[in-house]
Parts: sequence; structure tokens; C-alpha cells
Amino acid sequence: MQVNTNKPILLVKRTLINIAISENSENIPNKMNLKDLAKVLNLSSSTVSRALNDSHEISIKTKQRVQALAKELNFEPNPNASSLRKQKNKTIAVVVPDITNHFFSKVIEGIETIAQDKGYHILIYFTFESYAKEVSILKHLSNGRVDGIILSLSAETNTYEHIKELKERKVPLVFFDRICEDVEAARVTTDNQIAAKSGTKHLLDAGCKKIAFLNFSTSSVTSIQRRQGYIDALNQNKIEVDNSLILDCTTNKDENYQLISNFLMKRSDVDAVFASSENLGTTTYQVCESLGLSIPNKIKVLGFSNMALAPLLNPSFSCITQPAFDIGKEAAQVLFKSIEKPNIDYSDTKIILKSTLVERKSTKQFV
Amino acid sequence: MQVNTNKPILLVKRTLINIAISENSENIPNKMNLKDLAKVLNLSSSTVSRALNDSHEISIKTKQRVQALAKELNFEPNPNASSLRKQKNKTIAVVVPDITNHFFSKVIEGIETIAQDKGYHILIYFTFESYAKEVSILKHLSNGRVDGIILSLSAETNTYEHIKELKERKVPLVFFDRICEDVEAARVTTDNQIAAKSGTKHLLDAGCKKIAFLNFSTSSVTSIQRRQGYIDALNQNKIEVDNSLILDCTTNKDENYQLISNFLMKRSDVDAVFASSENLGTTTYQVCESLGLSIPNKIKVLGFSNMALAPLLNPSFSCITQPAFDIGKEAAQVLFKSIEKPNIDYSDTKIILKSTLVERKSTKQFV
DNA sequence: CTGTTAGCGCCTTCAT
DNA sequence: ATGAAGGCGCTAACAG
Repeated sequence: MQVNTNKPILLVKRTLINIAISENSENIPNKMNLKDLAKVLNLSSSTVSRALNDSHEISIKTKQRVQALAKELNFEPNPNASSLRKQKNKTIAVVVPDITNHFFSKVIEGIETIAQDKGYHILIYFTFESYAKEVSILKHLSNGRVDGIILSLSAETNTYEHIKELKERKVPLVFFDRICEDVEAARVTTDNQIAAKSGTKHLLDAGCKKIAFLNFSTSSVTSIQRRQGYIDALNQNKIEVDNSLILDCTTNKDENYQLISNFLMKRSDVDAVFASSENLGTTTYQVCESLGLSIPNKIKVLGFSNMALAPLLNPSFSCITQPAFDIGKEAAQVLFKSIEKPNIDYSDTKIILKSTLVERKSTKQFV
Repeated sequence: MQVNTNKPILLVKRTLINIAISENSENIPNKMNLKDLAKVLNLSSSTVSRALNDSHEISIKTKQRVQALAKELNFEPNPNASSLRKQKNKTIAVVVPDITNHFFSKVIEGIETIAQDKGYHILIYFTFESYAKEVSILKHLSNGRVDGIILSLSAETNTYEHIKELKERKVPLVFFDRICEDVEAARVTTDNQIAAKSGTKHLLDAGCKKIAFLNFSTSSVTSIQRRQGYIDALNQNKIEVDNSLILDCTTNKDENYQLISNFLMKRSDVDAVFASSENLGTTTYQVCESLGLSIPNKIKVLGFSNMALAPLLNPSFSCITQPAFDIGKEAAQVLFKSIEKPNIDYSDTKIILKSTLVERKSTKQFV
């Protein structure tokens, strides 16, 4: 038998493998399983399984043999079989409204950072701000596809039966940002009301008299809290709240463009806009462009936004930035804890992180 | 037997279910399986399975009975069991360098749109521009966790064994943007070279003489093509290429900040910067801010970027925008085709989409 | 049209 | 320290 002197052992092993595999897997050498490995090593599949899972009841020598061959052949145990057997699959779902919003991308990045550390996989779902999509997505997650769910509600969502269903089935659940107060589950959020109040104050301090508030949702707690912060600031400055300055927007960008455009055309007295979401901020800018309302001079715009670039580009653009990356990390940590310690109840966990007001050249944190 | 007159049938069924379940599932009524359903309906589990999968060999009446009860009880078949049996799991992986780059978020949104349509699930992975992470992630995907992979290479990647391994195991694979020419697989990309040439020309037309080029990677085809486009434009204008104007950056933002900062301090002759990635564009802005180089006047910056807001905020900021959403859609469509028609080889598919130069008030497409 | 049977690949008692 | 056997929940082949 001629053998390449560089890697004789490898060659012999490969030969054995090919024999082993052709016996039971119809000559498909790209599919390999525990049994194949076991055959080559002259061990039972249970021993191989234990060795790969680093069980203490396997001799170190055997473990090394098994692990060495597995590594050499790039063997990966079939995750479906493993998950089925263990009723755990080291996979979580992240359900978010959309991802054009930079905030959500960063949160996801935070989640992924922790997940990679802990060897978890992430299934990602977008509701595109639609309640119906949210329901349908969560329904598909109710039966063991994932070990847990991190969720930020769609702007449309105002009933929570679909979420209670998940709780009934004991699926671990963590809310972030667009949280739900009606369901007992861990929450990670930010100081929306305080931040919105400070933001509004920032505009008042700059001399603005007629500050419009753009509401991204009438049902989302997040939007409601921000609206309340806006009202708080006005109250504190003894300014009467003018409801006609509060504009309820939709989840559709084109519709919002029309709404905001019509609004600003009618209301030439408005000298500032507080956009309660990044998308609304962007749309406001576009409207101002097309209406020829020069932003720094005629009108000031402030919004919740996570685009680091924005304040660098225009002196008038201040934004409230949430610690998105940390939100993701916190949410993931709570979720993994509640997955790994199912006997402990984490559903009263509430983590509130602080937002930051980013101006052109300075940064200050809210108190 | 006292029965709530509102929902008598439902109640009876629930009772049956509880009996059925308590017999074999240890009183865990939140876990339900085909067998439980079958028992309640007095059918075999295979019939129920077929009914749920809408098989033509089941009577319409039975189908309706089964589907009605399944819906009522929110029954979802266990995906692991199903995937294990079918050796298909209606799940794909999307592997991207990072997601702070708006481009990648939009691509993912495009992919998700198609995936939702077709009932596929998306596992998402970030390499954070690290070759080692890319290798490790792809290794975990080699054994049936997913039906296919959509991949954009990390900036560090310059060897492709880990990808060839996937091809050997017949995992359907589609590259986008950061594609790989050394592996036979479908590719979706954009006209990088032409776009970079037009962008550079744009700067030359604006009177710039010393245009620096920031390279985001020395190995990525994308970066190489953009660099070549930059050189093409200079050549066409009979300007000699000055290699000292080409700055190789890294995957680390802080390092890049230092590199660019040092560079611009030394080279006061530079009057424009062409950033070959969104991150580099952002960093350049930050450097200019801190060095007091007013962007519109002393220096012009142009870059590949997908932030819609940018050109609205600063007249000097033009950017080359790739059709990210469509790239995602195209990539997903090719992948699903190659999953669903495994006998057809799609590996020579190459789709090239066009980029757009976005200036403050006008938009033009490259020819 | 429906039921019976036999795995998919892994892990986990139980036995040795 | 290792092996044998059974089953996680579903589906497909084979019967009827």
C-alpha cells in the first residue's frame, strides 16, 4: 500500500471512513454522523457522543482520540437530532419592528455579541411594524423552535393575547424598548420620559416657542412615555399643552411624509419639531428640504436617533441616543439566565438604561 | 355533565385533550404533539400529519377537522423533529461582517422580505470583520443546521478553505457584495469599479486635485475593485496615481481614526477623501471635525454609504449608494431557487446591480 | 383514504 | 469506562 509519507495516519483514517460511510450512507461522504465516527474508532456511538460532550465518565485517552478525529474530519453533530433529543436547541429568536432604524441594528449587535460568547444561535424576525406579522411570527415560535425570545413590539400592537400564549407555554421572554406592561416578563428599556423632557427643554432653552411633537404610535408605551416627557417639560415651563401640535403618525413612510408636509405647511408658526423616532426624524428632514424650510434657521429638529454621524453634519441636529448596544447585551444576558435557570423567575426584572443627548460638539447624560 | 353553553364543543375537546395528554405527557398541557392531537381526533398520527401538511390523499372533511382543532389549540409541529425527518429545515443563515453599516441592515431586510414570503427562517451571524470568527461560524453551519447560506466575506478573509469545505458538503451558498472569486457559487454584487470611477470623477469635476483613497481591506474584491475605479478615473484624466495618497485602513475604528488623523495632519495638500466604506466615511468626518478641517470648504468627502439622511444634512456630502434592499432580495431568491431545485446548478449565477450617486438635491444612476 | 411501521441522528438511562 | 437499547416527534414507505 502506497502511502503519502506526510500524512500516513490521516490517509489510513480517511480510507476507513470511506469504507464505513459507504456501507451505510450510500456513498455520500459529505454527510457524516456519530455512528460513522464510532465505527471508524471502534467505539459505540454512545461513547463517542459522551466524548464529544466532554463527559467525565470517559477516559481522557478516548476523549482525545475521538475529539482529534472529529476535528480532523470537521464533524459537527446534527443539530436537529440533538435538539430533538435534548428539547433545547441553543437558539433564540429576536423579533423587532424593523432594522432600517439604526437603534435596532445596534441592539441586535449587542445580542449577538453575548450569543456568540455563550454559543447560542439567533433567529431574526422583522414585524415591519405590523401587528398581524407579529402574531404570525410568534405563533411559529411557540413550539420549541427556540429556547427563548427577545421582543420589541410593533407600533401597531395594542392587544397582547399572542404574547400571553407564549407565557402559558413557558417560553422565556424578554422585552426591550417597545415593552409591554400587561405581560409578566423581563424588560430592558430606557428613561424615555426623562430623556424626552430634557430634549424638549433643550429646544425651549434654544428659544423655541411652538414645538411640534411627532408621535410614532398611539399604543406603544415608548411613544406614550416620550409624549409624556414632552408634556412634562412644557408644564414645567408653564406652557400650556397645545394638542394641535401633537401629530399622530403612522407606520408608513410615505403617509408620514404627507402628514408632516401638510402639517408644516399649515402651521407656519411651528419653530421646532420633536420626532419621537428615528424614522420620523429623517422624514422631517426630507420634508423641510422640499418645503425649503432651512433647518438651522427657521426650524429646529430634535429626535430619538442612533446615527452617530448626524450631529456631525449639521449644527442644528441634536439627537437623543439610546445605549442600544448595551440594551442588547442586557436583554441577552437576562434571557440566557432565565433559559439556563428555568427554576428561577426573572419576569419581574426591569432594567432601565440612560439615554444621552448628543449635540454637535458636546455630549451630556441625563440625570 | 355541566357544560358552558357558549362553547360546548371546545370544552369537550379540551377535556379529551387533557385526558389524552395526561396519559402520556406527564401533565404538561403546554406541550402538545401530533400523537396527542391524533388521539383526540381518533385518527392515526400519520393521518394528522398528512392533514396538516395538506396532503392530497386525505379527505377534505378530515383535513378540516384536523386543521380546525390544530388552529384552535394553537398546535405547531415540533420543528426539530420535522427537520430531522425531512433533512430540511426551512432555515437559512445570513453571515455578514457587521450591521452598524447601514448597507448590511438593508440587505438583511431584503432577505427577510423574501424569506417571510416563502416561509423560511433566518439565522443571523456577524463576523465582526474577523476571519477567525467567519471560519468558526461557517464550521457550525456545515452539518444541516441550515438549508443554505448567504454570505458576505469579512475584510480580513483572504483564504477560502473554510468555504470550499461548505461546497464539498453541498451546502447551497450565495455571496453578496464581499464576494469570493475563488469558489464556485452564486454572486450578487454591484458595479463597484464603475461607481468608484464616477465618484472620483465627481470629485475631480469639483476641482479637487489631491484625492486620498481610503481602502477598507487589501484582500476584499469589493475594496480592490473600488480602488481600481479610483485609479481608472485618475488615469482617464491623465493624472498620475500617487500611491502615497492611498491609505490602507484596518477593521478597527479607533485605529482608523488614528491612521486618518495622522494622515490628514501630514498631508495638508489633500483636498478630498474618497472613503471606500461607510465606516471609513464616518470616521473621516469625525477626524475632520476634530482637526477643524471644515468639510465643505477645505476638504471634500465622498464615500460608499447607505445612510439616506447624510446628503440631506450637508451639501458637501455626496455618497455612492448601493441598492441594498434589492441585493438582499436577489440573493435570497437565488438561494431559495438553488435549495428548492437541488438538481440545477446555480453556481455560475452572477447578478450585478447598479449603484447610485446621491448628491444633495439630485440623484443620478451610473451607466 | 387511512393505519402500521420504521427510521431521521442524537443523547441518556440502564446494564455491565 | 464503555455498550445496548429506547425514544425525542415527525414523516414517508408500504399496506390495506
